[in-house]
Amino acid sequence: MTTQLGVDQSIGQRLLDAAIDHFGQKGLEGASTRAIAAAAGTTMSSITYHYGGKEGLYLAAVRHIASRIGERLDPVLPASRDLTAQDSGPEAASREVLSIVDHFLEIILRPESEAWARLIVREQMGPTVAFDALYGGVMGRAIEPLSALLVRIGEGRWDDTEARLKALAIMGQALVFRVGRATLLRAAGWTDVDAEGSAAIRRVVLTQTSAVLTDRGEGVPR
Amino acid sequence: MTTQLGVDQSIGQRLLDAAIDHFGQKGLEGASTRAIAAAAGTTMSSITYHYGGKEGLYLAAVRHIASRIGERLDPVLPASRDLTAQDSGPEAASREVLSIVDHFLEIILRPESEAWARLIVREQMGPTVAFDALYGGVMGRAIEPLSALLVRIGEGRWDDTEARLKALAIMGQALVFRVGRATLLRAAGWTDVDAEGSAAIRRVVLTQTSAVLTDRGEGVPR
DNA sequence: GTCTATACTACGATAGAC
DNA sequence: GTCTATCGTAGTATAGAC
Repeated sequence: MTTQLGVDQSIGQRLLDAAIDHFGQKGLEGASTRAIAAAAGTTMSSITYHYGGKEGLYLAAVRHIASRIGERLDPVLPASRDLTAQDSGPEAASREVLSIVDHFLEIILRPESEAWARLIVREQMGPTVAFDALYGGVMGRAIEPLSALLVRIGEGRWDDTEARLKALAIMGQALVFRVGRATLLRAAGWTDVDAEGSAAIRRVVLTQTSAVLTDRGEGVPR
Repeated sequence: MTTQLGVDQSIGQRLLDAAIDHFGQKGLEGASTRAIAAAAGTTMSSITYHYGGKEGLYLAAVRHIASRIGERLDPVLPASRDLTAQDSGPEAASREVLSIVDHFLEIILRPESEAWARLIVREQMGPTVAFDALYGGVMGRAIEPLSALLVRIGEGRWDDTEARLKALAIMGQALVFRVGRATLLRAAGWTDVDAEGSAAIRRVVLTQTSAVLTDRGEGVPR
């Protein structure tokens, strides 16, 4: 961080924005510091000054993303006290799960999420020092409360690990529409995901999530 | 391809294996031709000779992966004739969907899939010339029959696009356990996915898929 | 604080020896 | 066919001017 916390685009801030863009599109190795600096209207050496180098800038970019998503996600996540103290029934818990998934979808489907989605997925498959910030700020923040809600919904049918796996699978239903965007477009015959497309995706994911929550498990194979 | 199709590791073959490994771990830009050549026990210039350059080697690696997965997937996919001609009921179609998902999971969860999973996901988020080979060989090959089966299962409730979105969401439930591996390990508190873990994942995904298929949509929110 | 100039390393491509 | 040698480019880092 610079000592100057100017509201209007400081050089450090412009570098960060450009970094998210470039790292997201070309990855850590693919992006060039000169190109990032040029996009921010400055030169490469200011990256060294502000962030200590390419890796430092990358870490800062991931942390920035994590906190931004965290901000968006927080208002809809039940605080931890609600999960332990309050003992509302599985129906209320189900509604809460659907609300979380819905907001998660809303965040995921907006066009701006494309840049940072790439960063997150890359981090998933080859975790660097930045992964901790990402898990704590995004993935874990959603999975923990979801798992707790699922345990309540399951009413003893699912243990803690099983609930976490279920939470991940539910998130996967939503995430595939961002991570597998190229396949989505090809499979649906779309050129982009417009408002109508988003609504259709939202309908499908919420319907399937609802089905998963109300299922009593009679249809299990073998 | 070399003129010599030696069963035992030709240089072209060794280059291909090394390429899948390196490109998978560091991406197209991140991997270096010298390192790949060294791993294959040869020098950089043989890449030019055999594949015309770095891009050619990358394309060959992706195509190789696509055909290998296609081989594994093909036996369990219903041939297209079965989907149009035969008119078995939704129950048979449901069993077929579960079988496809199960085999898909089996492929996805095996440790060897880690290397090429990275390649595929990178291609998803920044499609290059190799994407066509990948969609035709892997993603499309699974989604098309799945969608057709879902249309039959839905019995008029879902149109073609909706069925494709549902197919993608179902695949997403499985894919998240490969793509989000780092989050999975962290959330479940595992150090790796052992046989027991795989079984638990398989149980969860198949149960949820089954729930989605049998759902009649009464629980839809709003 | 920010930029210019420069040092050094590694990349991919290619020409030519064997 | 495979390797060595070399070229041009682009990467990060750093010292120093302003």
